[in-house]
Amino acid sequence: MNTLPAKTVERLSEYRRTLMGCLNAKRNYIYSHQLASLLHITAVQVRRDLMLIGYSSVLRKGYDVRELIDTIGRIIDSEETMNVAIIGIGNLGRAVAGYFKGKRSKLNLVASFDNDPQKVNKVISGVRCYPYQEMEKLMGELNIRIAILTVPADYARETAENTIRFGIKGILNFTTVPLNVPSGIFLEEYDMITSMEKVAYFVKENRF
Amino acid sequence: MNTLPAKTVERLSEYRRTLMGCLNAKRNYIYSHQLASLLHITAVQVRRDLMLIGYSSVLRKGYDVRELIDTIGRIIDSEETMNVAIIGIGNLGRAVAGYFKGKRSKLNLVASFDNDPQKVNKVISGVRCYPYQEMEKLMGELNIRIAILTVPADYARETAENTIRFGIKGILNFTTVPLNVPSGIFLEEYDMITSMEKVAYFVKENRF
DNA sequence: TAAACATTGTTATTTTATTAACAATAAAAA
DNA sequence: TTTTTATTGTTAATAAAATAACAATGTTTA
Ligand SMILES: NC(=O)c1ccc[n+]([C@@H]2O[C@H](COP(=O)([O-])OP(=O)(O)OC[C@H]3O[C@@H](n4cnc5c(N)ncnc54)[C@H](O)[C@@H]3O)[C@@H](O)[C@H]2O)c1
Ligand SMILES: NC(=O)c1ccc[n+]([C@@H]2O[C@H](COP(=O)([O-])OP(=O)(O)OC[C@H]3O[C@@H](n4cnc5c(N)ncnc54)[C@H](O)[C@@H]3O)[C@@H](O)[C@H]2O)c1
Repeated sequence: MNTLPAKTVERLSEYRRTLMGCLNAKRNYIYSHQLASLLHITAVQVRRDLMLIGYSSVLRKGYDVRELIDTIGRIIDSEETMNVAIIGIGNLGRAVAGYFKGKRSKLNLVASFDNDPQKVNKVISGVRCYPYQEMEKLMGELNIRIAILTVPADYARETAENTIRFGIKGILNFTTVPLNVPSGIFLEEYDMITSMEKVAYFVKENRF
Repeated sequence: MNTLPAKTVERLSEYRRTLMGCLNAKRNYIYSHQLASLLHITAVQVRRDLMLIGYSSVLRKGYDVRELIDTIGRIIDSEETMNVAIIGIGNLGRAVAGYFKGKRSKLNLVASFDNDPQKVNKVISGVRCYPYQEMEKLMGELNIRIAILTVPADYARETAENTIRFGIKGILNFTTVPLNVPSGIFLEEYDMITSMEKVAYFVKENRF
């Protein structure tokens, strides 16, 4: 299949998250407009996204929740589990680790790396923290493909470059520093302040 | 002026962040292509955004960094400071507070609210934590307009509804739960897992 | 059974966002 | 001084995303 639009991928992730909630609540079928309204989007959007991944409902009964979860998984998850590491297990790193650990079967948070002697070789937020110096060795051994970057801003560039040198293929960058990555490496950046300023702007304008 | 496109607002925030970095590095002028390359976007994008806010450069010398920072501020910041509170000062709340506190002059983190007796009436990550029960009173007294929601998922709906009842106009929701807000309230949601799954998908596809 | 209905998958249309094109302009070079 | 050059602001073109429209199809109900 062709690569899906980034927005569709994001929504598929959200659909799955929501659908898992439905399963928990013992709901086994769901109509497009119901799923849509849980996520505050339109039913057309849902149907169009599902069309793109070729999923068909049981007519007039809605989508089979469990089946749809599986289908989305087959599309957006990798075949074998993809291993993830957190670089810099400080305040944000710990929050992220705690939230993330064990949430997805195909996305496995296997390590954190830090240079604080107080932290290394301890289990923090459910994840073993390794010395930063061992990153090269362990990235290979543990087959880590994705890095979550939560080091202080001053070290962002340097640590990112290292993760790439050691074989990482994707980076989720939470530091303030915009990174430069070579082609072939997928980079996603998120800065909370941008979100806050966006909220503040639209609150001020009160027109949206 | 007309409301700016959301994407432009996001980029203006990023421009400003980057420009402040330039100022720190004693750089006083910057060309559109230089700013663009710091953020990995195109120069046209930069120029178009600045056109929308009506900012003009000193020709052939580039944009005056300080002046541009001020102009962006006049557009995206509110006149008087806008007060912000964090609801639920746990792992994520603390990380956010520490990062955010004092970063923007017009966006002021003035309180956190929590129902853990161990936390209330202490200063945590630079912010005073108040008992959740006093939210109603204090939201008015402190004139809080924006809430950052970092409570456990199970309490997301309830606490969000309360903040709205008590006068909040914008919510930045970090919980897994998609919220339903009445019109007139601006809602921004962010879930790390969606970002992670997006990274994983494009790493898997290796085509982007 | 036949008519009305609810829901879907998909194509067509509209809207939004990005990129390209280019004339205008002043600085630098000839 | 004149020409070349670099850079801008803006309009025009393209691309991406969202929405609308609608035929198809079984379900319900009259
Ligand atoms: N994007 C966001 O929304 C957001 C929110 C909060 C914080 N942040 C950013 O995330 C980063 C981390 O914030 P924090 O509050 O967790 O900071 P922190 O100081 O609590 O944590 C940083 C961690 O990195 C470790 N570290 C320092 N240098 C290192 C190195 N060279 N190699 C490996 N580990 C190293 C430290 O020992 C510490 O454990 C900062 O850049 C901050 O600006 C971003
Ligand atoms: N969006 C993301 O990227 C992301 C990342 C990590 C965590 N999270 C989410 O953020 C939330 C907080 O995560 P965390 O790791 O900080 O959890 P946490 O348990 O460390 O913190 C939650 C805090 O909320 C307080 N609280 C509980 N009930 C409350 C109530 N009714 N009113 C006020 N305060 C209350 C608790 O006392 C605690 O201090 C969770 O919903 C988690 O899923 C989101």
